[in-house]
Amino acid sequence: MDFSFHSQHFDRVQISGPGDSKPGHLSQPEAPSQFSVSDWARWRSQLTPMPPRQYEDYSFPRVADGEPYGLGPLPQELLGGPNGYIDLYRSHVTPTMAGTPSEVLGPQAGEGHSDWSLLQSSPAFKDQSYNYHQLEPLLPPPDSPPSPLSEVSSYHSPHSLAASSPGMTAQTADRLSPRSSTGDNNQERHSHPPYSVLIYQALKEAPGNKLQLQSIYSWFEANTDKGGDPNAKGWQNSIRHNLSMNAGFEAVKEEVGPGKRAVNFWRLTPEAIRSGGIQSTTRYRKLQHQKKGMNSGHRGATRQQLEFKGLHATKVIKSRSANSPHDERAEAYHQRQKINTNHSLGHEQRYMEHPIGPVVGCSPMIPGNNTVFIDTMESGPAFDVGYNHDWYRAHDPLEGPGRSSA
DNA sequence: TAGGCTAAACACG
DNA sequence: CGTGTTTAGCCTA
Repeated sequence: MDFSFHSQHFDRVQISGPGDSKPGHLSQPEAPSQFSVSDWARWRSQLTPMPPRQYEDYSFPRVADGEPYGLGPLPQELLGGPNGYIDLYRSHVTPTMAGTPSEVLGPQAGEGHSDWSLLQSSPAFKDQSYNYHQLEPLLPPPDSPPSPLSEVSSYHSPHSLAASSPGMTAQTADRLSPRSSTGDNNQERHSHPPYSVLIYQALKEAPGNKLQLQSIYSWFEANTDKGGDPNAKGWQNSIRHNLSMNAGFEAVKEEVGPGKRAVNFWRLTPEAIRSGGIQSTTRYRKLQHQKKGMNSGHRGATRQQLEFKGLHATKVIKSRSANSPHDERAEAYHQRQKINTNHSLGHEQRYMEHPIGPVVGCSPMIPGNNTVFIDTMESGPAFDVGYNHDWYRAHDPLEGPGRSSA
């Protein structure tokens, strides 16, 4: 399996690699103390292209000057030692990051978002029991958290934070609230960060930068105005949608115990971590456009396609987990980041799926074909973390043919 | 037009 | 049923 091949321990190399920037670099341009919608937009637009390579010797390019949510690179401490995520477990990094400088995880210091520290102590990390059963002590209350929900009430909602935190403006608070299906005045509507960012934040705060879906839900319930109405499931659907479609997130399968069955986690891709941000989730549309042109152009096909939509998806997963370690999702992600690189490509049949075609300027994301459940347990962390690394270094994303086929 | 959100169909375990 | 994938429609900036 190329797995092994790809598993050059990404974490080792990159995450904790020597060249990595140190936490101390967080001195980037300060973000505006207040985030305005436009800032957000700017931030977003700046997320893009940044060749991974540069990240290495470049002190982290801040996602944007106005990086509001502290989406900056994670501190080395959090990433762990050579073993990356694994070490993380051992280092008992709790979600609350006991003692973790908020500047690191949260918004950069000085940005006035000190409130994030509060957010970080989300009770949503029930996975902990899973992943970190080995570490313990400092671990957050293992599933114990009496349902995050219960605490939510007393939890600091973005708004309450705003109220109690000088640094956080109401607007900022709103941003943390993905528009509640209900009350969405204009303000709220456009000021909250997109789901992808919230998810990013949730994962970023989580030990190992990974969480189970349920925990992500919990995080949202605790840190956003979601979950208010138990009946509303739309936001969960949205979360899943974002997880699946955004290249900054990847699914990993982890065996929590000898005989136990693997648990799926969603975590930030190394790239997302390094780049300190996530890309737009909607990028996949671009592909669609392209697809339209290059493909059989029938976009409207619904039912028929659906049929194979599912099949395809599953298939991909399987094949992926089987032979295509690293997803194209990541691939696409990289594309975004390094849009102009030469695609050396050369290997891979696995990538033969993306249409990507012209990565024209934008990020032709490959819709789908992303998720690979990496088995962190078996192949070892190095594995999953690693292949991505090699992968994107080895070849450039662009190449992929894309799943246009269909 | 791009990005974001939501709904929904579908597959799989 | 929960989860993950994908498509599509609508909305906002």
